[in-house]
Formats: sequence, structure tokens, C-alpha cells
Amino acid sequence: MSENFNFKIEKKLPGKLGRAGKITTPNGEINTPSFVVVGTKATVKAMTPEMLKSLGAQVVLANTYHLYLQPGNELVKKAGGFAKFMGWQGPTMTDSGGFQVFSLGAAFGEHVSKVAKAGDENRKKVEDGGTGNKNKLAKIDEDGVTFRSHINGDQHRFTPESSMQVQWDLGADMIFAFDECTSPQATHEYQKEAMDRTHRWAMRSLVAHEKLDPENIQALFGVVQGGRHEDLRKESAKALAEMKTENGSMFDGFGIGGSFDKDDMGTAVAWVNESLPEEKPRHLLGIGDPIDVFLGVENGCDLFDCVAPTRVARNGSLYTKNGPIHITNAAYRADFSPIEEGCQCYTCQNYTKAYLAHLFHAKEILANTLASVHNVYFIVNLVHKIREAILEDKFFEFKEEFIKGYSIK
RNA sequence: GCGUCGGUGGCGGAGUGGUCAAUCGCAAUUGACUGUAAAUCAAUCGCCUUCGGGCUACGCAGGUUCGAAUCCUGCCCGGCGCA
Repeated sequence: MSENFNFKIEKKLPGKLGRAGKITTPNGEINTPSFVVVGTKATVKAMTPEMLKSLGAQVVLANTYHLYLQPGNELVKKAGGFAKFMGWQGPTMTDSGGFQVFSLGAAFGEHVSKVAKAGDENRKKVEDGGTGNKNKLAKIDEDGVTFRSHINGDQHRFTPESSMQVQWDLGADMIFAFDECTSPQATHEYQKEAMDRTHRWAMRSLVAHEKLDPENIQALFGVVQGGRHEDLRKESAKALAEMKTENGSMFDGFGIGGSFDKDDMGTAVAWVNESLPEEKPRHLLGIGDPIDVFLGVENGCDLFDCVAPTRVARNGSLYTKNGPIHITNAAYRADFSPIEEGCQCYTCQNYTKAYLAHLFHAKEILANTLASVHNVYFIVNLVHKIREAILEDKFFEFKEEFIKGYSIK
């Protein structure tokens, strides 16, 4: 770890892998655990950076593939990096494009989530991980991934080296090694194959990053894979934890990627985190349902990012401590109370459910903003409260109380 | 008054003798969404159902036909034209 990047553990959860700490980056500090807001195309959809700041967001994550395609990493570099480009003052991250290997590859055109639910057992197993179908927009080979742009069909290629270059241009404080996010439908055999390839790509990412950024201004996180399998998850965590270039460069932190079973996400995360070095931060990639966040923190994750709060908000689902509500339901048309009594967010302080329901039914653009403000506030604040609970030795009570309330429905 | 065109499910609007409870769009109802292909997508949307099916329906009333939303007659209503 360099002087640019630092992680300090402030307090550990007794008997568990969880901890509260502080990450220092060139653009500011992050109190962890923390929820990272997703701003894929250098914008958190429907929200301004000012809104994000005022509701307590500490970090924004943008996407390498999307910004590479549009407006192009060169342009973002000229703008001074994506943070400056979008007007965000504070720490940032970029995802490597590895998730698009999944979303435009194995998952393209399928109804597959990276989180498999209990009812999905009879999902078909896919020998090639689901990537073989020729209608997919992403194809994997040993060297990298060929994408067809989802915007206009243009062909593009990503390799570990090019991902590092694009991420360097985008200029985030924390970046990820190029990896392959696998489908939960993939067989153990394919998960193993993909994991090994991800490890080779991880080494290449380390080497490429070392050349591009000798001062180590950007912290590079390796991404653990292995799907739902204990042996692979542990193997992956150990391999990345020990990975070192000839010049001695190692990962500054770790992402936990790939697919999970909804039911034992906490267990899978624990397999990984018990195999990773304690002193480096861990980011649980793409996970952010309220209950999942508790499991992630308890089992040793420091950072989370997820599109769910904003996407779900735009589609009319709003978080409450008693579980999410669907604001377009007929029941809320004349409900003049806030989304949640006592919620301190801008939306709840100023608007009623009936008004939000009206905005959604009328397809008014403000609906997206107000709903996103509430959901992002909810999840950012929830993780913040989890942190406080750890510091005050009240984590387990807080967790139990929250889950009890959230699961009422 | 005469002529003419038209009256279809909450709305718009297809259908012009059988495979029509009726294409499609909207509205409505419900659900999904976890490193954003996403202000998206899915299901339901006459009544009843043991989910096999049953019943009532295309302005109203008759008629032709094995069979009618579709053809004929009358009536009612609306648009347009002429008086």
C-alpha cells in the first residue's frame, strides 16, 4: 500500500470477520463499511452530485466499458477524470468492465441474475458458462473479451491491459483488475476455468497497472471469483492475496465478484474473507439489498456497490424499514403520508406517497429523482448505521431488529 | 325530412360469414429488478371455474344460415351532405 492509499481498521466484530475502518484516498476518506453509489456513465441516474453529498454518499463508482464507449476514455481524461467531469468531489472507483463480460455475454437475453434465488434450482446448467451463444454481445478468449457495442453494434476488444489503460484515463482512486463475472448457471468445471483465467488476467492487470502508474496513485483491487463453490472461492482468494509481480507489486484491496446463491451469500463471503489478508479493504461487487449488506459486513466486507437502490427506485420500489413498497400500487394513490415516517431524506421531508404515486403514474421525470433520493439515502444511511453499531458494540442487536422489521411482509 | 357513412371490451382502434372472448396500442392491476443493455421488463386485464372448461357478449330487436361482430329488415344514436 502506498502513501496515496491507506486502510485502517478501527474496530472488529467479536467472533466474526466484520470490521469498521477508514480508507484514505487521494480524494478523501471513506468511513467503512460504506455503500458506494453507482454512477455507471459518470452520472448517478437522475441525481446530482450535490444530492449525493447531502444524503451522505462517500464514494461513486463508474464503469469502464460504458465510459470507454461513450464519450470515450480519451475525452474523460481531457476532462480531468470522470470525477471532475461529472462534478463529484470525493473518492471514486471504476469497475473494470468485467461485469459486462457477464451482462452482455452469458446473461444477455436471458433472465439471469448474478444472485440465484431459492426457486432457481432447476435452472439449466450451462457447460460453457452461457457464453457460447452467438447472439451474445461478448465473447471470451484467453487474451481478453470481444464486445459488440450495445449502442450501435461496433466491435470492441477489452484485455486486462486495455482495461487498465482505460481505467487510468478515467482516473478513479480505486480500480479493479479485469475479470470475468460468471453466471450462477455455470458448472463447477466452467467456474474453475473462468476463475483460472481471471487469475491470469489479474496478474496481467497488476503488471499493466505497475507500468502505467509507477507511483501507485490508483489503488488496484483484484477480483475474487469462484461462484458458489467453497473450494474455488478459497482458492481464488488465496491466489489473489499472494499475487505479486516481479517488481513486488501486489493488490491494494480486493473485490468479491461473480455469482452467488441468495441463501448463503454470507457463507460464501466468509470463505473468501477468511482467506484474504485482514489489513486490506474488501469490496463486495454488485451487492446491495439491505439484508445482503448486513451479511456482507458481518462476514468482513468494507465496501458495497449496487445499482439496485437507483434502478429499483426508477421502477417505483421504495425501501422502508418494513420492506420495500411499490409506490404505484393502488393503495398509495391517496396516501398523504411520507414513504417512511421519520425518514430524514429530502423526499420524505417534503413529499407524500400520493404525490410520488402521481408522479410515477404521470411518468413525470421528477419521480425518478425523488425515488432515487430516498432509496440511496436509505441504503447509504443503513450502512452508515451499521458502522456506528459496530463501533458501539451493537451490531448484532441492530441486525436482528432490522431484519425482523424488513421481513415483515 | 331525404341521402350517406358509422356505432366493437375502461378508452382508441383492428376484424367484414367459421380457427373470435375478439389483433394491437393506451389506461388499469400485480410482480420482477443485486459490479446499469434498464424512466426497463413480465403477467393479468367480460363473468364463473375443481383451470378441463362453462356462460354472456361486438347499439337494440328480429331474420337468413349448419354457423353471424361480419349478410338482410326495422328501430335508436352520432358524423357529414342536400333540403
